[in-house]
Amino acid sequence: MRAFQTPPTLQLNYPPNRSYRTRLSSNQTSTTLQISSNNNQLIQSLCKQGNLKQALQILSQESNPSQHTYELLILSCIHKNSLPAGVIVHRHLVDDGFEQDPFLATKLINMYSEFKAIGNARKVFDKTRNRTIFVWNALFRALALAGHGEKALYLYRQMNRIGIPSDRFTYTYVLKACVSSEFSISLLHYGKEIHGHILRHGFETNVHIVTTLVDMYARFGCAWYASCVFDEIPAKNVVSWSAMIACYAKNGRPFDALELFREMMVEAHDSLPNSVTMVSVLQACAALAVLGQGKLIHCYILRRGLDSILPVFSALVTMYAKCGTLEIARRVFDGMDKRDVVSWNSMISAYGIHGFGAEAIQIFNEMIDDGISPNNITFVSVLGACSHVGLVEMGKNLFESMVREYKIFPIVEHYACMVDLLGRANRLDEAAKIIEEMRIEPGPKVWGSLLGACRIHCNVELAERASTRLFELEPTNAGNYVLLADIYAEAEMWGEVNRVKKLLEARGLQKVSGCSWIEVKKKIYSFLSIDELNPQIEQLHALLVRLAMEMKEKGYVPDTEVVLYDLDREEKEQIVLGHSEKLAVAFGLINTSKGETIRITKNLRLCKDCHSVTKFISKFANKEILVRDVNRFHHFKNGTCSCQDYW
DNA sequence: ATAGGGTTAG
Repeated sequence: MRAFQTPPTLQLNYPPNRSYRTRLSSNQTSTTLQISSNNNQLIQSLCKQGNLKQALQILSQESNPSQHTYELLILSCIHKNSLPAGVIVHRHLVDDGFEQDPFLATKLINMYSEFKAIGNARKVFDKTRNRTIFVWNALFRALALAGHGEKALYLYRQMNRIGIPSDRFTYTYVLKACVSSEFSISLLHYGKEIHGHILRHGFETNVHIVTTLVDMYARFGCAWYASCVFDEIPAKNVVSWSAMIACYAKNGRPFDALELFREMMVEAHDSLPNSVTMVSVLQACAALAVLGQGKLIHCYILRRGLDSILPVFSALVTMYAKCGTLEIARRVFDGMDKRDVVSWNSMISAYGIHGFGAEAIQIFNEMIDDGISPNNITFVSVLGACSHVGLVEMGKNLFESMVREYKIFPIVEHYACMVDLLGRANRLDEAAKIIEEMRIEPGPKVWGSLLGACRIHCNVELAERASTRLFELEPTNAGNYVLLADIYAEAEMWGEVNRVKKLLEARGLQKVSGCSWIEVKKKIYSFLSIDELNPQIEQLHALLVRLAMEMKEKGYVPDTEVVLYDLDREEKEQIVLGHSEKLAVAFGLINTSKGETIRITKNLRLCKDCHSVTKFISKFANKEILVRDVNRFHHFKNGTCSCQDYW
């Protein structure tokens, strides 16, 4: 009769009510225990086999599941992705008196977090009186994952006030909470405060925590803070390196990303780059459009056998597309034996930026036929593709199909695409109407698209409306002021031009100057508009002046409307001829071999004059010239451009 | 006694 000698601790696992009831119903305690332990084992093994349904059946019969059994049941619900099953298990667990068990509370919070049922997770937390640090951490994690960063931080403060000490996991979760606010308020301030806590409690040597810290600063765009933290990490591992490289790649510093990658290869002997590292490195190559570098990185990826990893594959497609080699991008895409929604999205936007709208839509349809459900990025890509070639009706149909067929509700980005699509096609009234009828707050991207379209079609009135909103929403974005000034300049409203320029100055902002670059023999040469430091500048100027003269004979009239100064024609022509892109083209003419395509990348939108000059040169010099501007590619060949002057 | 964490493509 060993059953009678059950130790008291074990008794705790059998909640008093339930076991009392079972004991009353059967006079033989030993058999009851026997049955319940069998049921425990049965439920446990059913869970392990993945037979949740039957496990739930046994659960609803007379049984006394143990804590461990409940744990397996919860894990099984997560595995089966079944919230209803989870609720059933939760109810049984409460009936069995486990409601105050902090271990199971942690598991339940994790489960509800997995199901995005954050309200339920919160209820579990509120009901649990004995909150171990695990319970707190589970809720921090759940809130951070659900985008309720501010709630997590509020609770974190409460926890501090009560005097419960954080552990190493707490810090990682609350740091994540700082960057997971669904509102657009910045929680950077709290992040810095937590950084302080970490230092004060001596956690600055924990590589997990400080890597999260690097990532937090990265997501706030504070690359400098991130690098300060990164430099102090005593034992950096792959993840720390990757986080810092990703930081540069994502914050407009692709050059630093590549440089840090090089440093990692040289210095970090014990941490080899992994697929995650390589994705960021590929992004950096894509941002710089350095095909030669990109190919070298591709070789390294092949050597390391990282090429079968889906994210790497998709990043390769994007890299080749953004480096101007759509054919290679397509070849990589065709070589994939498995594709997910991101791979398809990569290929769709690859066609889009190269101005192949019909092909982008075809890939979209193939994706649907392949049984992959599109997501909101898919629609950003495919609508963008429509926009680049003026497929207005197609774009409108796709936009309407989003909700109707795919249950994807448009977000700001989609509205921005639509405004762009209609605006470019000179249907500005329709574009404005879209904004009026939006069910969410328009935001800077949407107004920015409208302003951009006003720039193309020189609509002063609408531009003033859009820019008024933009100056409120993002007062420090110099680009908006410049666009408005451009529009006034084109309308020859010089007084207004000066007013906007003064506004820009008064706010201490500066126009982003145009910059173009070209990769020749694995080196990058970059050009600014006024570039006296360039050793070849005189040669380039001479070449451009000669070309301009010849072009004028064939009917070229310089288009000087981008010049924001009220100068005489000749001076304006002089300025336009010095645009960075023309310098890069001239450099390309001198420094590339005969049949080689000139590939140029530019940080801004191509100006009209550069566009027509490049068209001319492509014919005159019998050269293919590929120019990537901020939005898309222009493929100049034999006097025409692939954008068909629609950009 | 026990549980959990950081970097990832468009």
